[in-house]
Amino acid sequence: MWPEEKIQAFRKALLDWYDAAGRDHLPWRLNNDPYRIWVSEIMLQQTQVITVIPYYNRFMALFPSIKELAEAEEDVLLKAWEGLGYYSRVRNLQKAAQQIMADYDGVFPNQPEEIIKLKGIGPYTAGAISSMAFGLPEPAVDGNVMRVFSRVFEIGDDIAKPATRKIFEGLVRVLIDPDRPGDFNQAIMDLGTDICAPKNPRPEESPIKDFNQAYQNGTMHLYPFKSKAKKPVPKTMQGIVIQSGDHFLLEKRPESGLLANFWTFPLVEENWGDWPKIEQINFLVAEPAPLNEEGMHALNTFLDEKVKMTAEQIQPAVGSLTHVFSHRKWHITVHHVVVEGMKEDLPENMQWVSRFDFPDYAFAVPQQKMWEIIWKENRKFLQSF
DNA sequence: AACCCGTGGGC
DNA sequence: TGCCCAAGGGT
Repeated sequence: MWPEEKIQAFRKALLDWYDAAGRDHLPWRLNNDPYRIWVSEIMLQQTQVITVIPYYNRFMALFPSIKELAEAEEDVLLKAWEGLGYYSRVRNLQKAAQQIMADYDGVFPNQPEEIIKLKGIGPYTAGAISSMAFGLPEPAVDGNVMRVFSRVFEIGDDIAKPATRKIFEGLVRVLIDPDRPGDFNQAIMDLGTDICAPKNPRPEESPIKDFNQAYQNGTMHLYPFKSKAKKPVPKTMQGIVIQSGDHFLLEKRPESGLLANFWTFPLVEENWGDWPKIEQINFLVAEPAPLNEEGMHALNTFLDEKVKMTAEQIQPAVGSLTHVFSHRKWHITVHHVVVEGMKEDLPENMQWVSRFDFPDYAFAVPQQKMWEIIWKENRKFLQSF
């Protein structure tokens, strides 16, 4: 490790640059309120600043305090998070708020060992809150920090491995400025988003270029090392949009797993008839196609079993869409089915919902895409109701 | 440790 | 277009 003088020079170079060029306008940097910082850190997990800002402002207006967050309805929470992704974040956020109400009398705990006990707060977020809200010299090691210091110290460990984070935590514990730990952590992250970017970094502009071993040695292209992620697994599905007047049949997804608790137009995961098999999807895009006899039979069985109705009108395969998650890739062929009346003996997780009430329901992006297809293809038809 | 969990932007 | 990336955490 560097001698003490060099460490102090590093801190000064970094923080002088941060004071001059850091992003002091971000809404969560308004003050040091742990609640405001906490919510921002959860939203910022694997999500870019520019995406978070509008969600953050709306969320803080809806839930201005820990107490109001703890008492919110889950549907309202999901609606506030709609489109942000990684929805377990907001469920855990509320669980933690309830923990704080029950265990800490509604006051955010100020010790790292307590903070990390809260649901949804791991090593990074605990360090971020500890340093930024409470001025404690705790490391907050995210992707930016690993990228910056892998270059500064020419560290070739795979940053995709969980164990690698500990190496960088050890470094930051030594380097962090004890007088300004929150600013130190944020300065490294601000540096990592622009100058020390993943692609096309500009190390010659860096305030710490003299400390950057990889830059000095011409090895910038080697750092950080990151093993490749697996490709998303493709899956074909049939999306069934069932309409009765201005009402549509919605299904609530299970309470765990992908898009848990979201409302969706029913999705049938099995292939019908000669629809492309899953293993073929790597090579062809699922084109919308009319239902063959077998497919039509499967659709009527679905209607009979789930909705206990028969179709008055079927517009099969009005469109198709692809949606890529971090680990899965959905190919959905969308069908439009019009029925007469609304039978009420539905399964527990199904409801008829007026399209005018859709704004009250949380829809993940695949469902928004399904609705766009129906809306565009049937605009005139829908507006006649 | 490896897998699960979303979405949008950049190139 | 496909791939990488983003202020990660839970299990």
